[in-house]
Amino acid sequence: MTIDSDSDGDESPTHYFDALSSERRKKREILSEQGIDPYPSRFDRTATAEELHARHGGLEADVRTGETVRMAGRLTSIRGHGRLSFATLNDVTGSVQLLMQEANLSEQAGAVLAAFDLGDWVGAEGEAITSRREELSVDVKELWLLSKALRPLPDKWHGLTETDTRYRQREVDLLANPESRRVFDIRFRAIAAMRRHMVSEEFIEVETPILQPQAGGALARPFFTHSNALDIDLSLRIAPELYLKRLVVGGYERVFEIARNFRNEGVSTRHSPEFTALEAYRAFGDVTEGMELSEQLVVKAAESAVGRMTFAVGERAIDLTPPWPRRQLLDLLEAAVGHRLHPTDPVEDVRAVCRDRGLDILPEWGSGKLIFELYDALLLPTITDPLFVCGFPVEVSPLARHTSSDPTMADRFELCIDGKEFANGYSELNIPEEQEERFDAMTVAAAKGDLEAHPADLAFVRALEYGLPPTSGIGLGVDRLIMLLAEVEAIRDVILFPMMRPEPTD
RNA sequence: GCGCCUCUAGCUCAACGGCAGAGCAACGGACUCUUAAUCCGCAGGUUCCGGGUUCAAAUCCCGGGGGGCGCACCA
Repeated sequence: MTIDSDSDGDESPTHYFDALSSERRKKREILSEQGIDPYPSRFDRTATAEELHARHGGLEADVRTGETVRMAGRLTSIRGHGRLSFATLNDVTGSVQLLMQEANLSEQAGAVLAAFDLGDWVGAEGEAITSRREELSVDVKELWLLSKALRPLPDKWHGLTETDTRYRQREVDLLANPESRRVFDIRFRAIAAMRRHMVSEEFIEVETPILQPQAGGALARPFFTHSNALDIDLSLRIAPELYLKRLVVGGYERVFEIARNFRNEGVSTRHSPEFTALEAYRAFGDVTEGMELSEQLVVKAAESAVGRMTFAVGERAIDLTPPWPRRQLLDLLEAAVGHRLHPTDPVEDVRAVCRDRGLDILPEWGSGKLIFELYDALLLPTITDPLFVCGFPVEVSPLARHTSSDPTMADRFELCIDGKEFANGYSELNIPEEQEERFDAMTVAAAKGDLEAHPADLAFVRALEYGLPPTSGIGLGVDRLIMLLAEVEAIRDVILFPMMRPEPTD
């Protein structure tokens, strides 16, 4: 019987059959014939690479520690010298060298060594020693195959570079490219740090629906799906905002969610249809607390994930050292266009400014929306270091409290870093009638064809009627923060499995 | 959605109208201190897919697909 005849993979679209894979199957078969299970059920290790280096780092050459260790990991390099072989074993904490002298190996270890391929998961037992080149190594006596890699690893020097494959087969990217591991380690540390900070500030982490009868909390086009049980169409959430505020109504004074949001919009290096936001709501605070919390979160994430405050993305240098300046949007815009604009200005006047700047505008937009567009086009791209832009038109802020002295402006900020919006926050609108009026205005816009108009959410208005305390709310773009901390330019580099077209089936 | 670029061995890349190649990985062999090990040997291809031009196409042209970048929308 040939080794490959028991494989059903020949015609599978994801299986390529070639000599490489065949050789690996053959080696697996040879071990089985020798009574060695190529897929043992478990392995008990006594040390990770990190622990071993912590215990025995910095020794001179040719030292024997007397400590026997059992280690496990993936084999990423083999350097054979006849009856002596070196190998590199990688585990989640790092790597350690295996030193395998034929004379020291058990019979089983010899058989396992003979059947090794790069990429195999192996277990090794032996004394921790240093080699003649001072490298901490395990002088192996016993070896186990823990799982066979039937497919060869990508080029050991160049790694996997094709971006398409890196995203589609992230597992291969992660095992082959240390840089990819570095980026995601930053992600996990940064998120953990932000979660710790939220908990230390006595926020409660909650989970709110992703499947919603009506997606709200942001101005965006949703994805749609269908419930067979209820026979209703549902939207995937575009923001958790409305549900989180309902929890504040319910008495949870500080809540947050690290929420996956879904927006059926363009894909670019800065936009993913599926992205992660941290949203937080704190009772009794206003927009000021939101700015403070945003600043603390970003700083904690940077400290904990990378331990510094300066970053270089492409040609741009960014300094996160707090405190960050706060500027009024209308002041910044006045400096940029030469005269003061306001949402109460005649719409023709603001349109003229937009046209002078070459902006594409829609006829149904009011002065407030046009002012926001000017900010987006003229101000945002020029901002590199963190800046809080404060005070946005109510027209583009349907869920924010209006400024006490000006009903057309909202107590809202955007945190801008590196030409992008990183966070958005405001004093929450908690007056039910006003919220209902804002929704009505949005309904009119939707009727005119605005696909991103915020739909009226009467369950939310009803919640407000039970009383939402004064509340400070923020939303922070987690993926963009990770891009900055990891100094990468593509959002898909910080998302483990970014949305992709299905693999071609040929 | 529009424009530009790209797709060749498992991986990284050459060849750019004239025999499809190298390095790594694999396979066979030598080697007890390597770490991109070294050395000798051997093997590996639907050049993304389909059509066209040509004596001859990986190469030029047309169409399709995947990916990247830029623009536009959004966070």
